[in-house]
Amino acid sequence: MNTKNPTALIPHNHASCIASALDKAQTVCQRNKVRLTELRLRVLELVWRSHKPLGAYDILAVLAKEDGRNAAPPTVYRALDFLLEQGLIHRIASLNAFIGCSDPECLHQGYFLICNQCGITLELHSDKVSKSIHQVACEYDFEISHEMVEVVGVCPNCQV
Amino acid sequence: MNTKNPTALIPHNHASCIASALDKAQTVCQRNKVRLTELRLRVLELVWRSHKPLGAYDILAVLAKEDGRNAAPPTVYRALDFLLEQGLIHRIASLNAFIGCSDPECLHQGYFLICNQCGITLELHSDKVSKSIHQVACEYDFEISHEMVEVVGVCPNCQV
DNA sequence: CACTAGTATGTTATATTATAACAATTATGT
DNA sequence: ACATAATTGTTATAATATAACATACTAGTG
Ligand SMILES: [Zn+2]
Ligand SMILES: [Zn+2]
Ligand SMILES: [Zn+2]
Ligand SMILES: [Zn+2]
Repeated sequence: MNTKNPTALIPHNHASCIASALDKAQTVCQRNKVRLTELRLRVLELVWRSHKPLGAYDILAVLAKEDGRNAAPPTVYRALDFLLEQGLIHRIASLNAFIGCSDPECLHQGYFLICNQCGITLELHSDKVSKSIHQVACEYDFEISHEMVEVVGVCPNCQV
Repeated sequence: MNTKNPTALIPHNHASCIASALDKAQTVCQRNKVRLTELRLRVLELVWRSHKPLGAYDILAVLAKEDGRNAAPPTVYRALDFLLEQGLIHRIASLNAFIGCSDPECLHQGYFLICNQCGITLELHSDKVSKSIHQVACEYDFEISHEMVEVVGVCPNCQV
């Protein structure tokens, strides 16, 4: 069992995760000629606070508490929509929550491993999963536009 | 491209889909020693009305309109929870909706192909998808408890 | 049968997630 | 400065889901 040790699962300098994510976001937005405003950057930063998916209303609460910014839901959802469009975050449908994309510079589908104990969520880029899904879709003559793969379980850190 | 033609995608006697589903449900509930009450059976029937996922509040509306049963949300959600537990339906997380399970007699994960034009949703049982997911989870030493695979696209009927 | 414990449903209220519609503000190019 | 488009603010509401407690039904026991 060739265990991989993704950053999210081991102690690490998370400040550099955040810094790197914000940096990549600047690059992506410049390339896409869209504006990464202060609000959008801040929301992205909040999403990146941990390797766990974060809900829109959690973001709203932090904005209120830490920024004194009494934003209404549309403010946050619009920022999230923007970040989703630019591929900077992914939405985890089964949790109604959002997580930073680990590789926003190339657009992709995210496959996720979600720990139901600690909440830490890994984003995978598995050719095998992708190929098997496309192959079966092809058998049914189905034209894929979007794939959602969310695998819930227990991460190595949380196993007894 | 060896196109499969699942029942849901071709004209068919849907009444027999429903009858068969309700019949299997009886079997499953007897085996599991749980009670398939009138309400639960009715909700299952409504979920099976089409091969498209159905929302809880849609069910509520039909119960009100056709059965004169002014049920409140908990009534429907409890029935749905029961049906989920018995493996008689699946929840489609990306749509907040429910669909009848095509093979409830053996417990399983459902993988879904969802047409974003007509809404028709196919349940797959693909060993390849399953194996690729389990393999990648194993690489990360992740213990899977539940997999969600929801593939959105255009079904053959809806392709131009 | 009467009693009881467990299961199921009814009912009211509320929590959580998300969007519509329109107003005000800010950035951008000329 | 001006016109335009993009962004954010604001208010209201839609859509999905659950908590908490009351009532009714079921199945077994004595
Ligand atoms: Zn980190
Ligand atoms: Zn990603
Ligand atoms: Zn049918
Ligand atoms: Zn199924």
